[in-house]
Amino acid sequence: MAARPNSKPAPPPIDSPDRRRLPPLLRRAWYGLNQAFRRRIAGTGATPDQFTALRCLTEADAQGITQGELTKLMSSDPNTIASLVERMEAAGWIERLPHEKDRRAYRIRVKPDGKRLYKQLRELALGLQASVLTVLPEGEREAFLTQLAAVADACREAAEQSPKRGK
Amino acid sequence: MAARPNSKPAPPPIDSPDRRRLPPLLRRAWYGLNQAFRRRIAGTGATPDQFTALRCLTEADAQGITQGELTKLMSSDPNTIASLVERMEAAGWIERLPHEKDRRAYRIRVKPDGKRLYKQLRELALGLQASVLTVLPEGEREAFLTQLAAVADACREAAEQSPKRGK
DNA sequence: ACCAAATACTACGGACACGTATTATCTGCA
DNA sequence: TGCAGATAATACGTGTCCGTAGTATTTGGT
Repeated sequence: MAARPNSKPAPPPIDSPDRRRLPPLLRRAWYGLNQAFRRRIAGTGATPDQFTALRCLTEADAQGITQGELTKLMSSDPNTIASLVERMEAAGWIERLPHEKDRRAYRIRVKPDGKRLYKQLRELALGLQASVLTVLPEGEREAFLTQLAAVADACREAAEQSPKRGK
Repeated sequence: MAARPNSKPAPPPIDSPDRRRLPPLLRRAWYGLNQAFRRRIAGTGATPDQFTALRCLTEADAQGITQGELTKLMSSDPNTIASLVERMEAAGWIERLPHEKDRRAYRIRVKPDGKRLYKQLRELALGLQASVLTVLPEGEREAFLTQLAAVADACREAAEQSPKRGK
């Protein structure tokens, strides 16, 4: 608020602290959403990522997908998925069956307990998403989500352009 | 539902519900951005969160802020900040001085090495942010960031409405 | 049929998110 | 003044992110 009232251009504050910057906003939004959801589902024993995995598995082919496919669906990493799946298998929510075509891979299936859990979590997730999105006027939501999708793709692309092993 | 074989780099199927849901989009955007930045700064020895901390510290009062204040600025958690600060202090980028009014707290200051590092990281961060934002038409960027800020606030608010200890 | 390259997963390790619990200190209020 | 409650950090544990490296298996080119 200390703007010089008369003089004209405070030099384009491309990154001045009071300007809206993408990375801090994304950080705030993602961690806030995640935390809100984690707290709401704490009673179920599941974590937000475990819900995400259940959602991906449920919406995918009922035959069961591989860990690699789940990795892509979750925008995640093979290592992360390996331990996530291990815990979920131990909890009895999913099972890993040998893949009939590729002996390196598994087919991950959601077990009945996992399906019940998913239904329960999904209600909470939908409620949270709805309550968050109401801060945008109805008419702006679609456009906002479309823009966010474009930004998300650009972020992923930027990540892939700087691979870990110098390309 | 086999993909139509004519299409090109088949944009993720428009009918896929994922294009419209907030949580997966935020996840994709945040992790993608973070990963891209982590890879670009890997040579400096710093991590994205360490850059965020340096930015917050640099833009704040030069007297040095406390860990609690940094926690709020980073939308983070006291535990996380404690270990983050510990590593950064060990790296020689910051120092913790006793607080003159509150003997429980520290004042965190950025040391010269940290300032040099920050300048270097900031260039990379600005470049990345700019390249990501160019996927939105110039005229839409401000509105998008404003909406994202509203969503971020709503997410934080939702988190605070479900505190860990049942309120 | 053969072998190099790619792929699916695992093992290990550093860093971060965050919940619970504990210690030291500060604050408000009777 | 005295003390309950709030607050700044810390200690510890689980879950996740992701980089490097290694094993088993599949694939593609010859």
